[in-house]
Order: sequence, then structure tokens, then C-alpha cells
Amino acid sequence: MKVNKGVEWAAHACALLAVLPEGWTLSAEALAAYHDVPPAYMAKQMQALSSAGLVVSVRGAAGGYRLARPARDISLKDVFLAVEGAAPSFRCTEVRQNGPCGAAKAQCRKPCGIAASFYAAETAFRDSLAGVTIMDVVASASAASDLGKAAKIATWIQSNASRPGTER
Amino acid sequence: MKVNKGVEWAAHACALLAVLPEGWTLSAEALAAYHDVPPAYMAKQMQALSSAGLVVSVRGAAGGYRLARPARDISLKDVFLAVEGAAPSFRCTEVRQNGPCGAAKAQCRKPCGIAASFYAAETAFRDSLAGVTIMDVVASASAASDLGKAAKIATWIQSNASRPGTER
DNA sequence: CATTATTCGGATAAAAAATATCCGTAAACA
DNA sequence: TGTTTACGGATATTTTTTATCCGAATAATG
Repeated sequence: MKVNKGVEWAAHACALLAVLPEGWTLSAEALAAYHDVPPAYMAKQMQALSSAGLVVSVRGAAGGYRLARPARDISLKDVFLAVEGAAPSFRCTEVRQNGPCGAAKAQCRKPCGIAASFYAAETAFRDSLAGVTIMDVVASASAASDLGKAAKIATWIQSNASRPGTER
Repeated sequence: MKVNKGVEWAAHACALLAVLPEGWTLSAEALAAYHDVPPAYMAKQMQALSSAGLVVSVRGAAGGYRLARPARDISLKDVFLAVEGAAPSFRCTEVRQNGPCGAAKAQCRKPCGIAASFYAAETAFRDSLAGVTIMDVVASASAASDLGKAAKIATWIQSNASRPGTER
């Protein structure tokens, strides 16, 4: 059971978008450069975030991405579901219906105990992620870093982000 | 994020071993036939359960598998870890150390907020599974089935299980 | 003691999924 | 009109999962 790498990248991208000045955007290419990951694949993850409504995409020159809503209203569960999809991780193949003692289909309208337990565990997993917002992530990151780094990031944003509808 | 199929099979196999008379065993082949799954692959999962100490294997003619301890003392978490392995599902690639604003390695001794949150979520997942025992699974299955099925299973066990050290 | 049935471990093959890239199109701006 | 960017689909590559097979070890049986 492995979480897609894209989830990690998407989460970090959201954290960076969260500290962007109001109305500014970052292109997929800039986000990839910031995190030093493959640009084309980073772009794919951003598309997933976009179609899930977590970020807003701005096309055209000086376009890019920005968060669709405040960082406090976006959770890691949202990011996880956007990138990973909502399909349950446990795939019940109904083995109880198989073999010489297989149960009748009519008796299998509710999931078996094993499947139900895994569904419950996955709910616990998602609930745990739902309790962490992008704002929390940003806060913990800035708590762990010094003033010099914050300045570095601000400078990088200044020269790599853009504000659509206006000259940079 | 997908749970291996083998986890489901192994859990069902444990549930069947749980209703076996004391000291009896079921071969990997019999377990595969009962659940109508590929014998060689079922055998692999049983090996995993065996090396994790959840089941005891008996070699030789009339050999097979039996639970290593009471069904109430084996949880779905045990089965999950045995088959799936203990490696965390979230693989942090330390992207925070990458790129133009990468953090120094010395400042990354603790996991970042994102990684920590996913580790916590996985703990929640496992804790949830830890609360369900094979005994619980058997109980919920028998609650959902009728008397006829129980008799069917008992008959099947009679003719497919074996008791090492004695004639069947 | 030979035969048979079984687990064990490793090697290997096939299928599926994750990872990664590319390209044509549409949109927005200068 | 030209440039820059997101979008969506197609495709390639790599890794993981799924599945099979085989030889060695082990134990019961006749």
C-alpha cells in the first residue's frame, strides 16, 4: 500500500501557494522548479488539484495557479482525494461468494466483516488527514525555519510569481 | 493507494482456520480451493502469515496451517502487516530540501508537517484495524449466515482438513 | 526404506499501476 | 498577432503487484 508521490508534491505546492500575495499565481513550471521535481508530472498534479476545485487556474501569459479558498479551508484529505482519487484502497473481491461453500449473492448485500473493517480503517485515515489544513502545514514549516529562509522564499516569489491582469 | 489482494485472502484464510477443530490443519491448496483463488499465490500469503508468526506451518504429508494463537488474539492489523509489510505508505522524499529555497539538512531531523500528518493518519488506520480480531470476523460472518451454511462448512472441513500425527 | 504429500524459499514471468513525457488545442495577455 | 500558459489526451518508461514454477527440506505412510 503506497501513497502516490504526487500527493506529497501537491501538498507542498499548496503550502507554497498559501504564502503567495493575494491574487498572484505560480505556473506549474515555477512550482516544479521550486521543489526540483519533473515539470510535466508536477503539472499533472496541479491539474488534479484544479479539477477538484482546490486551486484556480489562470490561462494565458502570466497565468498559473492560486488557491481557490483560504488555506485554513483546505485539508490534506482534500489534497489526498484530489490526487489519489476517492476509490477505496481495500478492494473487496467477495471471496465469500466463491468456492464450495460460497454464500448466496442475496446474503451479501452488506459488506463482510473484513471489508467493513478496512472501510472503517480508511475512514479513520481520511478523518485524520481532514484535521490538518494547509494553514497548519505552513505554520509548522515556518516554525521550523529561520528568518533567513523566509526572506529567501519571499525573494524567490517576487521574481517567479506573476499577477495576471497587471504588469509584474 | 491500493491494499494488496493478498491481505483479503489471508484474512479470510485466518477466519477459516479459526473454526478448525483443535490441532487440525488445512493445506495451502485446500485454502485456495475453498476460496477459489490461485493456489500458488494463496500459498505465498500463507508463507507471509507463517513468517510473521500468525499461523503455524506443519510440513510433510497431512501437513498444512493452523492458527498460532487464539483467534481473539490475532487482529486484522496483524494480518495486514504480515502480508503488506510494515513500511509506511507515505514515502517522504524530503522535497523541502530541494530547489532554490531548500532547507539545510540539519534542520530536517524531524519529519515535516505533511509527512508527520500522513504518518499519523496511517497510525489511525492501523489502530482501527487493531481493534478487530479474527474472532470478531468469524462472529460477524456466522451471524449473517444460516444453519445450512454452517453445516456445509463443517462437512467440507471434515473432508479437507487433516490432523498431523494421526490418521484422518 | 521408498513413496507421497506438503511447506519453504527463491527465481521468474505476466499484468497492472505508477511515474514521466510529449504534443495539439484553447485561452489570455501584450 | 505572437507569446505564454493551462488543459487534455496519448504515449512511453519504470516499478509494483499478481501469479506461477521449481528444487530442497520435512514428515507421515506403507
